[in-house]
Amino acid sequence: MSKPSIPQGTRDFSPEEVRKRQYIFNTLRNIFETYSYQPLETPAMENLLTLTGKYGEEGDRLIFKILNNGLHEKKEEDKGRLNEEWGKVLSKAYSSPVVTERALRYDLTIPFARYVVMHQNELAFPFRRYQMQPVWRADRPQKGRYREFWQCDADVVGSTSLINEAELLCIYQSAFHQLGIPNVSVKINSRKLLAGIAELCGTPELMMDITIALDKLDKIGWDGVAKELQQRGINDAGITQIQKVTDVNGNNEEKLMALEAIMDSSATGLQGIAELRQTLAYRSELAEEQWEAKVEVDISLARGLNYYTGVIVEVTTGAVQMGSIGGGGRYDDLTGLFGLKNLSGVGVSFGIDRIYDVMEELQIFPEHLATGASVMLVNFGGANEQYALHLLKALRSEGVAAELYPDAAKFDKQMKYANKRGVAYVLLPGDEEREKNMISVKNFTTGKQEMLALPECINMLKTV
RNA sequence: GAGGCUAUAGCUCAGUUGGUUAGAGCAUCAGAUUGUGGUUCUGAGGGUCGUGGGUUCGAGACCCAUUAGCCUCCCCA
Repeated sequence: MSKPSIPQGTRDFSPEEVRKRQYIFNTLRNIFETYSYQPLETPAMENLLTLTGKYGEEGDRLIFKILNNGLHEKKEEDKGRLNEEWGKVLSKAYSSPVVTERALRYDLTIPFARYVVMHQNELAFPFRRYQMQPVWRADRPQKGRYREFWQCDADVVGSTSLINEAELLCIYQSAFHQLGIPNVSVKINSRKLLAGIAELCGTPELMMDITIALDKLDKIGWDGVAKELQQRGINDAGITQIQKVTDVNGNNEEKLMALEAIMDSSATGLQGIAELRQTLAYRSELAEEQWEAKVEVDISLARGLNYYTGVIVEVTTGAVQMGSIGGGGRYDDLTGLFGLKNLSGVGVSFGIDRIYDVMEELQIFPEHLATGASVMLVNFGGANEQYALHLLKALRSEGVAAELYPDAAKFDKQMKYANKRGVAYVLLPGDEEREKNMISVKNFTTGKQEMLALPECINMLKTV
C-alpha cells in the first residue's frame, strides 16, 4: 500500500488553521456587508470556453482542465476524431471540447461576468457582489503560491463612478487595519496612464510590452528595465521618455502634477491622471483616520490580467517577503466578452492564503482563536452517565458548547484527552455530585475545582 | 517551459573517507497512578533508508536513471 498523499499545491487545514482562516473570512465578510455588497457563489467548474482567452496566453496555460467523462463510450464514428484531438492535447498546450469541455474556476471575476450576463434582467444595477471561494491554477507551486487557493472578491458592475474605486480602496484599508497587518501599501495606477506612456513613445501598440517591463522596476532596477524595453522594441527616445516618468517622485499629488506636465500631449494619459486624482479625492472623504495602510500612486504597477482598462491596484506588505496579497482594477468591457456591451465594472481581490501566511509568520492572529471555551463532562458510567447526559442536554440548550466523553474509560485517560483537546472546563458528574444534585467544575487553565449547584454551573459557563 | 536543493520511524532530523544488528527527540501505547490532566520516571511497539539499476567482498552513504516534494526564474493571489 502506498503512503497517502494529497495533490501538489493543495493543503489540508487542521482545526486550528480552519479557525484562523475563518477569522479572516469573517473579517472580510463583515466589511463587504458593511459596504453593502451582496454574497454570490458560482460553480467550481465552468465551461472551458467561458474561461479561455480571458487571462492572456500564460493564463490559458494555467487553467485546470477537466477530462470529459464517457470518453471510452464514444460511438465508433466519433473515435477517429477523438484520437486526433487527444493526440494534439498530449503533444502541446492545446484544448479541445472533444476532450475537455469543462475546467476549474481560475478566478472569481470571469465567472462573475458570466453570471451578470446570464442574469442581466433580474439584477438591479449597479450590482455589488462579494464572493469567497477557492480557485485553481495549474501553476508550479512555491512559497505563497498554491494550486488551490481562495480568493475573496468585491466587485461592482454597471457604474463608471470613481466613488466605486474609492470605496474599494477603503475596503482594502479597513480590512488590513482590522487584521492588523503592518506596513501595507496599496499601490494605484491607471492603464490609461500606461497607454499614455506608450503614446509618448510613439508606439501605442507596445503598451503591454512597456507595462511588463515597467512592472519589474523594483526587482531589476532602471538599468534592467531599460535593457528589457530595448529588447521589446522601444527606441532610445521612448526609453528616455519612460525614464522621465519613472523618475517622478514625491507625494501622490506631486507625482500627479509632474506626470501631468510630461503627459501634456496625450489625452488618454491626462484622463488617467484626472481619474486617479478624483479617486484619491473621493477616498479621502470616505477613509477613516486610523487606517495605516498607505495608498500611493505607483507608475510601475502593471498587473497582467489583460481585461483591465482604467484604475488598477495592487496590495503588498513590506513586513514579510511575499508577493502581492491583493489586486484589482477597472474593466470597462468585461461582460462584452459574453455579449453584453457597455457595462463597466471595477473590483478588488484578497489573496487570503497569502494573508494567512503573512499573519502566521508575524504571529498576529488573536490568541482567543486557538483556545476554545469548550466544556467536557467526564463519563463515570452507569447512573452517573445518565446524570451526565441530563446535564449535557441542559448545557447545550443554554448555548454552552459541551461534550461528554462517550465511554466510561479510565479516569486519567479522560483527563488526558481533555487536556490534549484543549477544553477550558471539565465537569465531574460522579456519585457524590449526583447524590447531592450538584456538579464539580474544574477550570483546566488554573486547575481550580469547586462544587456548584447545576443552575449556578450553567450560568457560570454561559458567561465565559 | 528553464534551473537549484532534498528524500532515513507517524512527525522533525542524526548517521564520520563505504564496514557487524540503522539511531535520537517528539508523538503513540502500557505501567508507576481505577476521582484529578499538563511536569516526571520506567518499559514497549514502530523502518523494503522514495523507486529501479550499477560500482564493490560489502551501499542508508558512491554513480546513473526515475518519481515525488520544496525553492528560484517566468507569471501571478
